[in-house]
Amino acid sequence: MRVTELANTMNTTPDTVRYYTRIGLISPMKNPDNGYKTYNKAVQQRLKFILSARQLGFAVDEIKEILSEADKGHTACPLVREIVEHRLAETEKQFQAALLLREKLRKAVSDWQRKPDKAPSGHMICHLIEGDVVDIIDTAGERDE
Amino acid sequence: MRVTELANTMNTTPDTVRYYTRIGLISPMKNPDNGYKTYNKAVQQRLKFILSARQLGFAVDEIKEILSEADKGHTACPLVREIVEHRLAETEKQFQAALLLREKLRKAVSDWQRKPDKAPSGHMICHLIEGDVVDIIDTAGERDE
DNA sequence: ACTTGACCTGTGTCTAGCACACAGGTGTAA
DNA sequence: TTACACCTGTGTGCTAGACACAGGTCAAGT
Repeated sequence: MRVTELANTMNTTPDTVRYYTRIGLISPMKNPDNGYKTYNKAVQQRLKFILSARQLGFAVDEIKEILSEADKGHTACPLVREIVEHRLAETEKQFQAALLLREKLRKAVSDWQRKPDKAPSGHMICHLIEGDVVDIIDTAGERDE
Repeated sequence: MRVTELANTMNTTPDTVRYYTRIGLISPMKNPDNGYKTYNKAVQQRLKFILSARQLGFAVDEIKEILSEADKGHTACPLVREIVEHRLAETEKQFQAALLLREKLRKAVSDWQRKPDKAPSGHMICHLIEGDVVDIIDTAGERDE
């Protein structure tokens, strides 16, 4: 099995497979005839794991750690549990950040609705932003630091 | 005013100021004595705009466009309105993605609560993920493509 | 055997938005 | 003058692949 075939089978891209190969997450053999990389069943299983973990938002480095642990014969489950908790916390942060930003943007849109456009005036580039973006930013829930 | 002082005044980091300088968003003069970059009031105003726009989630490239427009003497407001609408749509996507991922992770945590850890078994790296992550991923709302 | 042409390959480079490392310069006090 | 803290610009690193590209492969056609 070569990159493209593997990628199609696993519903990903050849570039992704090549990338994981490049950083050593999966290790195909080399066909001595043409130098092409050959992926076997075991590698396919490994790739499946990697893709599933990515779906859960795991970082590639985290996956690398998990695989390294498993390769030593240790159970990787505690590590996986730890990471998933951490991911959940991170995702919660992103979620809140997106929520806050959405508020800011909505407020900007509605505040600017009735304001005219102006040419840049030497000390102002766009009065929409410089006029009261501070208000928008400060009013929209704020959670800096 | 030199980088660090400007950065402190504007509540950002010297590295950020240097970065914006490097990519040409702001253009300080060069002190011929020591080669240090010198930032004046106009640059400071410009940086303020940039930072405000970044707060609203504008990409640096978008900001570059806006500034380029303003530098030509044109009003940048229509462009700003357009970008803010686009940003809002993007943020909405991220918001939904974070929401979905949060669901997946929560489901994983609760499903795994009563499952034991296992050693890797040759064809399985971590049964928590390979066991039924597909279920988790497929059940959690799904919105691919 | 040869050629065409479609497809496939590995490698190198690019992306965003800074953060960090580093060698050397500056400036103030002693 | 020396010491030393702090500051400077430049170069590189980071994620997770996407994209470009020169060249290789392989089946069909001649």
